[in-house]
Amino acid sequence: MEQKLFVYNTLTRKKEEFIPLDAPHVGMYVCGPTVYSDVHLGNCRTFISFDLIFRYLTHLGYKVRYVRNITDAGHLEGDADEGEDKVSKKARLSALEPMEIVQKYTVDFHEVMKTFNALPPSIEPTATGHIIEQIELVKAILDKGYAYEVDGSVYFDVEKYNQTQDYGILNGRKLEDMLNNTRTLGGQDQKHGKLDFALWIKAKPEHLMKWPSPWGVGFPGWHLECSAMSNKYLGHQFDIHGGGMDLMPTHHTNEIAQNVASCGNNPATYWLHTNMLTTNGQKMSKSLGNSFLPNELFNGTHPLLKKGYSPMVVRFFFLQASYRSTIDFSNEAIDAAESFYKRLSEAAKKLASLQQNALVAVDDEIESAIIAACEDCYNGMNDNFNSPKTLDALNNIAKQVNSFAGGTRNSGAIKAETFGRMKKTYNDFFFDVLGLKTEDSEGGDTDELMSLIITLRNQAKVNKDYATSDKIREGLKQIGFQLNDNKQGGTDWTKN
RNA sequence: GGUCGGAUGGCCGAGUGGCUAGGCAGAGGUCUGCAAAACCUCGUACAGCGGUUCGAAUCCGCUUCCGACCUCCA
Repeated sequence: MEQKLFVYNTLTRKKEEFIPLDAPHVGMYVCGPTVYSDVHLGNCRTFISFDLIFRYLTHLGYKVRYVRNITDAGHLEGDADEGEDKVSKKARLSALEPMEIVQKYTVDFHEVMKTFNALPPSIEPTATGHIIEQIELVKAILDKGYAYEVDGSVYFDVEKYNQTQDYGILNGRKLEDMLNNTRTLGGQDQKHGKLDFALWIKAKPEHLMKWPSPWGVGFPGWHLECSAMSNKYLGHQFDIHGGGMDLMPTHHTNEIAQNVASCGNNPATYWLHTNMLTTNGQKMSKSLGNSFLPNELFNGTHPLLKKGYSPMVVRFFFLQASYRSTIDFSNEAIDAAESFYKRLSEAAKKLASLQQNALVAVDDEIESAIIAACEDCYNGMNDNFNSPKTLDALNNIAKQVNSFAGGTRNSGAIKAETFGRMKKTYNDFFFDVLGLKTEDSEGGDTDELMSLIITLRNQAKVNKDYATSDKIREGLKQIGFQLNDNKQGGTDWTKN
């Protein structure tokens, strides 16, 4: 690859050059959602961040196998390993089959991701579809002596594991600190150690989702599925493992322990963690009741919102911060993102129809500004997927595009090659890498209707009947259509 | 309480031991019948207190405030 990409690796707490194990192939595993209720905006942010990463790696020419699981079983509600499966709890409450819940929220999740223009992963395996693989993994861990069975449940022996391995390799904590600071939870009686976690859990008779196993009827522990499915689809070693930052200390820590215990190595070279979306400085989460559903945001129906925002504006809002920073949600912040998004989006449209003027002597200043901006698009993303930097570079290109389109600068004063490069870079980054779309055509008859109205208004203008022309413009503005007269005597319109 | 991470101009948000990102909002100008958009110009910020340094917002220490994790969470 000609571009040198650097990524922040949680494992080493440093930015490192990205070197795949088997270029041009890249294996990337991302922990997906638990499909027991609607995905909220914070969940979406994580998947949009990894969509950006997937898109950029692909743009660089890597052949990425992107695996993102669907957790449809085994994910506990409430206290450690004692509670009820999240999916079956919801199913009982709604008097539905567990797979009905799973189906409903999986379909919903896919729809939401599509609205955000997030590409589907290469493989999207489910936990329930990989019970056999999970049982095999438990067997392997038992065989190696890092787990023990108690009355139909199997637990991972963390303290034994830590004798020869570093259990806190990812979260940077020492075992004794973790032991001393873990809160005392109920249901610990079966476990040998406070930090031990369940690999397989014996199902109570009323439990809905359960499978036979060598240890009796039960269901898998939550951390198990990711180890089993990443092994299956990406092998024992692959390049990137990602997820939300809140998964790092426990879920990913246990995942590494399972992999090391069963096959001897940490599964991924680079561990990437996305930061949280916050509201009023607090993590957006279902339990705190401060979460937004995507539709509430699009429609503006959430009480904290003044108005609705389109999915592309929301995506853009996320892109304005780097994936490792928290983003605090506020009306002001997203309004600013909306204006900036429109600016870059309008520039993309102008660029599509922009033709270069007849060549004249090259203006070195414009020429080098454009080349630098094109390089900066890459420099931003190469620096740990720093999308704000790339947006800055894109804005510098947009400035040139607007000057060319508005006639304040002569597009003939750059080399034809540079003009082409500018166009390609802008399109590559705006559409393919950042995954943005322009919100243009309304579809249907709107284009024709607008064209007719604009013709009538321009007749009024020619007749100097400004009362009429302004009335038309004002009226359209009221219903969300902004008319802009351009220098060539024509009129453009945008929908707000 | 323990561990970790933050604090940047009115708002959002990059970055970094010396060369003052960018966007939004605001001010002025060009253009326009008037607007809008666009273009040009302006605003000189890095929590506080010490220290290291020729030089720190950037490194070190302390203080204050905020958050995350330690329990299911993207």
